[in-house]
Amino acid sequence: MPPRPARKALNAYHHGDLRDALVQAALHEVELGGPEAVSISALAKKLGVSQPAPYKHFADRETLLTAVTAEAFRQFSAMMRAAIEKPSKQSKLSRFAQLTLDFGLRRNGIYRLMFASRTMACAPKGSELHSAAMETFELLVEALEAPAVGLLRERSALKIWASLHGVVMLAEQGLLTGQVAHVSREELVEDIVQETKLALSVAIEAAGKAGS
Amino acid sequence: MPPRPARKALNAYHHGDLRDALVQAALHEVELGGPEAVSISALAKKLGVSQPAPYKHFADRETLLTAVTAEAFRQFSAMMRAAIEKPSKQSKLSRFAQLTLDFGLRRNGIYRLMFASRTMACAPKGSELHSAAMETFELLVEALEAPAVGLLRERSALKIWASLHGVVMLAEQGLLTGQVAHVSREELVEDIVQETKLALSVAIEAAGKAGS
DNA sequence: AGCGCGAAGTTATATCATATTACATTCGCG
DNA sequence: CGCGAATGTAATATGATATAACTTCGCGCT
Repeated sequence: MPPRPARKALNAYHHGDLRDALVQAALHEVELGGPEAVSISALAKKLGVSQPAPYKHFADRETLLTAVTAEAFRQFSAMMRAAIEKPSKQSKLSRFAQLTLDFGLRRNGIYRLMFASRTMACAPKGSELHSAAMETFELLVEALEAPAVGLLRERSALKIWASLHGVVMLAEQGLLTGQVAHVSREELVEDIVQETKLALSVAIEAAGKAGS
Repeated sequence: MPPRPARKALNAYHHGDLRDALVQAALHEVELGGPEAVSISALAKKLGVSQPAPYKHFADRETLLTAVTAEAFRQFSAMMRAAIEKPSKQSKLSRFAQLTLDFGLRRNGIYRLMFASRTMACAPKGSELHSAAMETFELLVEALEAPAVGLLRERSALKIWASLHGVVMLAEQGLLTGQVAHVSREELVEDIVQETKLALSVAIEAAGKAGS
């Protein structure tokens, strides 16, 4: 999908690039209040167009959210890719995990749109959206820096992904608190990362022995 | 909160026990379509009362959902407690985890209401709802059957909880699939359980050595 | 026994969001 | 330059939440 030519505002009647403006404004709303916070009519009012104008660009609310989600994935992937490639003292995996945690908490509305929304849940398996999500998963697999190939590595990546996701979602729900003492989310994530790394190396060794 | 006396239907004018009927009907809707699927007016129609009647019992939609969530937690806790106490070949933890996974997928609407809804997110820390959630967490801690006390055990429980939650949520989003091959959710959960158990016993040993 | 208050309904209505239809304006291409 | 497609607008239908004002009925109190 090549980016549209971003026409300038032409006059009072035509907005100029309402479609893009809608996506950006919606993204902003999602950031503040999550996917539910997006209201077509509110966006129209904010952008100074009539209430039904957005429907010229998006068939319905859900279609708009789909576009917003795609944009969110672009931003997220770019950020993650940059973070992975930049050299650092930490392992790539640790950085990936911590950055995801940070993103998931700081920009929780966006995070939920990407990983816990009806929009994503309804995206069929070959869709642009689903592929975008799978690409970010591949980034995680890459960040694992594991010599193992195929199933073993993917399995570990899935475990980390699920755990990470769980930490973000539970934390946002205020449910990531025990009774005894405070456990920091960052520590928890780091713990999970290390545990999984260890388990993977053990599994690789075992597979090596069995294979030889 | 003692159970209401469950008055019988009295006549055509008064419903009899609209409050309870609303909670049950709403629970049913949540089961089918998640928290968003609950509509006050739809419930009223289904129960044969006027649209504003429910507002005599619940200030607003959110208050109704709160009551529904509380009921859901009661059912869930009872189920879990029974599952833990019943003797079995598997470890208590495994059973807890697998049963949670099963519940989370089969009755995903209810699961989301309990662990991933605005209703829960807004429940303040000392509220009935938050306490109910913490009680189920305590069941998990109990299921760990760990000799360790306090922080160490709780930490492990949190890790498992988060991971489990992540698996359920991702699976429901259709995002728990790698590219290489199919990894069953049950295996993934069992893996996480075993990993965390192992990590805990290692940590306990380390703590023991350091302490002596 | 019956009176009267409060709980639990009702109808009517305000507000707001999605979405569609029919109509108006303007861009840009031939 | 003129016509069609794209992009607006106004008007309206539908359906949800929520409130206000009124009605009905159970039940406790004298």
